[in-house]
Amino acid sequence: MEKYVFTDSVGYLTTTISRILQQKLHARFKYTGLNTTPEQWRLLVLISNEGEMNQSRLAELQHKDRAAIKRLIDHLEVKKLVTRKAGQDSRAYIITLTQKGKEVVQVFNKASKETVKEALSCFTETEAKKLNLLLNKLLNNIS
Amino acid sequence: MEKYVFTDSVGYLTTTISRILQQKLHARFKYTGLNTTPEQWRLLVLISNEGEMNQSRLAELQHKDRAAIKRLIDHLEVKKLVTRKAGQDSRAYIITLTQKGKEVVQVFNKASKETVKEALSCFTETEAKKLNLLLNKLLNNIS
DNA sequence: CTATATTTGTTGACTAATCAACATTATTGA
DNA sequence: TCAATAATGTTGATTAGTCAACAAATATAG
Repeated sequence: MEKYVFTDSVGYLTTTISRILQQKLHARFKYTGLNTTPEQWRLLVLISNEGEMNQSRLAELQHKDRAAIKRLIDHLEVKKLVTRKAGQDSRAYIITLTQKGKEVVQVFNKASKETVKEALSCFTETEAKKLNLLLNKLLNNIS
Repeated sequence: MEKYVFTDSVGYLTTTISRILQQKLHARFKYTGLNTTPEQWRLLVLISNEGEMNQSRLAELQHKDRAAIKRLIDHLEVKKLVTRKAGQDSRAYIITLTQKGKEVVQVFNKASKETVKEALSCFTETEAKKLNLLLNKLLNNIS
């Protein structure tokens, strides 16, 4: 009988905001002509920032399962943005960015920053900082 | 060459937080024994709060496309949580909750509130309110 | 009134995430 | 040492979301 108030729920808010930002980002990515999705870009950034690692570790850092990462890497490999190298542990691949992969990351980083900037246009500098702080604290609490 | 700092990006933060909360919610929903997913629940809540409406309007309010809503409704209809009624406009269905649908909503609302409460356990009352305020402002700005 | 445009729901193809099961390889404990 | 356990990547099935194209019904403009 009682109403569930969406605007009181971080779950609803983050999910909806995330979806809308993904849509905006996707549109901007499409505009570049490079055929890469936001989720593929996120994976590329992670490797670019943290250095090469195996699929299992990527899954852990992205809070996804190994199957999801496997398929993303499949796509990135076809597009030659990433390669699977053999390492000491013969169960695992080491995933590394190609030159093309590095270039794509740079283009999309810029597009992403513009999207974020636009989204935050309603905030003062202080508010934006506060939001960031709170979101990071929340993420820390649940992960 | 320049690093893209994830923790500075509302896009990354909301997407990751959303994914983790979905996972927690999904686990809690599973525990109830009722076979319904978080996304299906969100649609049920929307109808429960706003009253019956057609699929196009549901899509609009959820920031999804009509195809996505169509398939969610298909699932909910099979589970008899929702029905498609005919209205004046013979292009559209009117989607209404069944009794079972209303009951399921209540159970899941409770589960969801617990998940949110747990997620916000690191915050003071003031911080939680502030976060809510900022997220609502952001959502307003982008939608 | 009627031709044109718009809305609504649908379908198929694609990307993405999850789950459960599996084979292969590494690690560990007795 | 070697049997049990764990980690790694893979696969198939399922739920979600997006896009483009479509048919049918409705609305609108001239």
